[in-house]
Amino acid sequence: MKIGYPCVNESLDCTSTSTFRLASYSDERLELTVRNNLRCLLRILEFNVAQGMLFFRIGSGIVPFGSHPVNTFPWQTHFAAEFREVGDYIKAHNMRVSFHPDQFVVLNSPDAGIVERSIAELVYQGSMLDLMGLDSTHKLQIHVGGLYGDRELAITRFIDTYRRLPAAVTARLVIENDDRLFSLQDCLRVHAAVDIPILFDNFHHECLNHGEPMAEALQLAASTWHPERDGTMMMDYSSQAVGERKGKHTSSLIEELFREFLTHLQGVNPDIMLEIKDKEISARRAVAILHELGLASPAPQSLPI
DNA sequence: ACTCGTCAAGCCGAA
DNA sequence: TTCGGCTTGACGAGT
Repeated sequence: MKIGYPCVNESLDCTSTSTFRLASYSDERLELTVRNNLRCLLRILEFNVAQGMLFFRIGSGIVPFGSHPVNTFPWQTHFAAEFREVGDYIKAHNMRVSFHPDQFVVLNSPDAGIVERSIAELVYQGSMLDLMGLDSTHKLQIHVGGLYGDRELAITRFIDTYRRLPAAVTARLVIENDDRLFSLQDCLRVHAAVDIPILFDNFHHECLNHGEPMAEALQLAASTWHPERDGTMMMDYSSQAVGERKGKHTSSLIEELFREFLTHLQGVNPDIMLEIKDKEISARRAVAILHELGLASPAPQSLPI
């Protein structure tokens, strides 16, 4: 099992998702920003390896306006060596990475323009994994999308659109159960139609479910991943922030709840993304717990600092 | 130098 | 009808 956290490292003095306003776009500025973002990404990965955190969600903003028509800079070829360097580092240290395209990627929208832009964004993010030389075990994670007042139609539209996606996207695309609209059961129906893996979110499942116990839900989600093609199951982990709005992530890892969650794995072997506000601080604590329980993968080269 | 409204993109649902 | 929230800040105009 690998532990990770999303997008932002709060310990380092750099960011891998630096961007700028569309109005101030220039090729020069794009070139500079991408260069700095990739350099920082490598630093974050090095930090993570030193702490035993081998899973990381790369922010969508590595290449600002990566799928926007304003950006005609040939960043794929211009930064081929830098992307390759990052990918080589990931492979050399047995790391796993993912992307989570933001809420504007809606494959089941009835608006053809939204679908078109969504696909372009998925192609952009998938192409970064290609440039890194990473295989289809590194994933692009999205939600099913909107309801539009008709769940059946919404699911059907997702399936129809999925079947039209380029192979470079479908090889890596996974769907995540969400906390309000599309449950694990809904995702399983999409999976049954097109064989897409389900990225399980324990907290969302607590917010929206059909009574499946956690252990059963984990088994169901795990069964949608083909080890050869997809690698081991990915999941997002969080818990409710005490005293806050329902669905709000906790600000730091609550160890008792995390340990309790681990008892439901029962043979399931997920890589776990901690969606917790304090990022690498909690991730480090989770790594220590896995080491203590003998669940960390691979065996630590050195104990966490 | 610092603040703070706003930033490419969508959707739901509470207020 | 507006607005907060969502995986996540930080750009940059105005002072």
